Amino acid sequence: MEIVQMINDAQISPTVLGRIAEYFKVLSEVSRLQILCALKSGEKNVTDIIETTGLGQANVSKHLKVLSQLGMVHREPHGVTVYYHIADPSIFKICEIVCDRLATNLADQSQDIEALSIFRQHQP
Amino acid sequence: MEIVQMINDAQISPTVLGRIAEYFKVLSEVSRLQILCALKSGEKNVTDIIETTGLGQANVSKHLKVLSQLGMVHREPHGVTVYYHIADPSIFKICEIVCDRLATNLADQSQDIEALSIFRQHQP
DNA sequence: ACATCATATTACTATATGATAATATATTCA
DNA sequence: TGAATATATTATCATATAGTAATATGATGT
Repeated sequence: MEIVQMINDAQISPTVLGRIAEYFKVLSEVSRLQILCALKSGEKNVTDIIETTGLGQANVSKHLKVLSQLGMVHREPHGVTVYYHIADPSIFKICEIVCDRLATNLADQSQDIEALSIFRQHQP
Repeated sequence: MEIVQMINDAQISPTVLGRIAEYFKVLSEVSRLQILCALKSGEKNVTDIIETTGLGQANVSKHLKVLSQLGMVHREPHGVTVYYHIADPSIFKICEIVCDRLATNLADQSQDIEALSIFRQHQP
């Protein structure tokens, strides 16, 4: 291995990499991405999220807890119903970059690429 | 649910969301992030990656296969040794965004934030 | 051809977690 | 207070996968 590389290969602490990995892990489940997409157009309560995504109630509740704990969505109870909204819009910037990349890779499957453009409609 | 929201809630096909989730899943393991970091300074062979990361040989080999199949790294055999390099530099742009976000969230733990800045050194 | 070295694959175990049903909690209203 | 509704939690099962040891493949040099 070249010396220049060894100097550049300053180790990042496993703690920090763990945080980054944790962040990506939250985004690595279809159900959670569905929930985030459902919230993209604005605040929704749990029932609306269940309806929009078609996921089970307990499942949605559990995923919302994960998203909430990681600071991706914000929880706001109003009486008996609980409203959630996106707390971290940078999520969509990240998805946009990924989609650009995937669009390049998947240049064959044209209808899928069309669908990817949804992430390019930015939050207000 | 408001009508405006329902119109905006155009469903993305599970196939597409699956692709995005798959991409994030690959980035959601500390070991794979370690490998990507090791390759950030330039091309390396498997032995170098093992040495830099401290991971086991079989483990590195398996992770490299995953990274390779998703198009994140590029495989280049030279005789008996195999060199890998980052094929998708947008990975680091994504990590940069995540780190910015984490730095904001983790404003307390100052030494960890310092370490996060490594992702801000762009590829040439 | 054989020994050696680099990488890949296989088999296996342990762990994590997604989905779901059942139950609990908490608010609202009659 | 009690019924109805919204959300959260718990227990359970099934599946996926990270790590590792052992083995296989494949190239190089003698």
